[in-house]
Amino acid sequence: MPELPEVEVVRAGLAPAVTGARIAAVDVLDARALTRHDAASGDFEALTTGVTIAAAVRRGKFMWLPIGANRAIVGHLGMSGQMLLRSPEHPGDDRHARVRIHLEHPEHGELRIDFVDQRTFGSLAVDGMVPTPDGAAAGFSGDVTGEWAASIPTQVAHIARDPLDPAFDDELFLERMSRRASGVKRVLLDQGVVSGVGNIYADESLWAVRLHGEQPASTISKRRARELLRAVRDVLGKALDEGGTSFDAQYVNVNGASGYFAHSLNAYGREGLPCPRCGTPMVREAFMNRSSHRCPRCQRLQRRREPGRAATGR
DNA sequence: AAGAAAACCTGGGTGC
DNA sequence: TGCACCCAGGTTTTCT
Repeated sequence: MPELPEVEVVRAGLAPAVTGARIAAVDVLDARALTRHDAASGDFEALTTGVTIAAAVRRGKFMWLPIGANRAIVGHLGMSGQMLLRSPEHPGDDRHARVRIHLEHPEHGELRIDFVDQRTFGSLAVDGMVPTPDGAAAGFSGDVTGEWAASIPTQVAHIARDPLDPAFDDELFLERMSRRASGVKRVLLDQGVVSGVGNIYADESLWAVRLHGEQPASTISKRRARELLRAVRDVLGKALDEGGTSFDAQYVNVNGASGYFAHSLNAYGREGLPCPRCGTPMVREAFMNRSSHRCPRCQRLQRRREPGRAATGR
């Protein structure tokens, strides 16, 4: 279940191998991996073969490799996608290998990236790029930069910046929170408000600040919303430091090693286990076709409206 | 127009 | 052993 930290681990692992590399050949083994690719713009293999990759960039859970003037290969791991960096000789007999990208790197020689994806929610696509509205870098690309930096693939343009992005607008986030009547967890999962947060880290962040996921976002005071944002950053940053979360080896980083943050989860997947804060057994509740985990004691629905906030919000 | 629900997809696990 | 069913969940699309 790759969320921001897991995707960043993949991006960082890929970066040295792809930066400056030329795509020698591309094998599309399963066209379902290209569902986000607009065939009208041309054939995926034809558009990518022969180009040179400038960098590996990420915003939230989206990743892209700038190629040429205003183009990029956009990738999303979905739920089970992996980008496996391999030598050209690797058998590559994975059951779920979808796309193979053969690279020629000026220093590292021949390499291969296998896009492997069991559940096929992930995808690759060639997409055009447009300038970012604020002119700031579109995403995180390590210490690599270039003229492509302030451009964003069109299919990622509607995605909000992620909370670890230096150009993330805290006030805009708080403003949007205050206007949404939906439960705060829904808002956290809305990639148009803040990107990179998925089901696991949403539960972790809410636990950290003792908020019930169904608490209407508009009823949360600005102060608490700030605390929540801080918690989100903390949870994502910590996971990043520890290399990402992995439970069933769905997520494997570019070197094939599983993430290992699962042991430090406080809420997610802990149904029936004691809350690390108060000892009350944690509960699991149905939510948007998935599950929410919370402490029934620490994270209660606050019925009273916060003082100083008008009934219409704002 | 916000917000909810459906659809996409496969493998592992469970109950009978 | 086999089979039906449920579950995991990010994003887009569709419907209200």
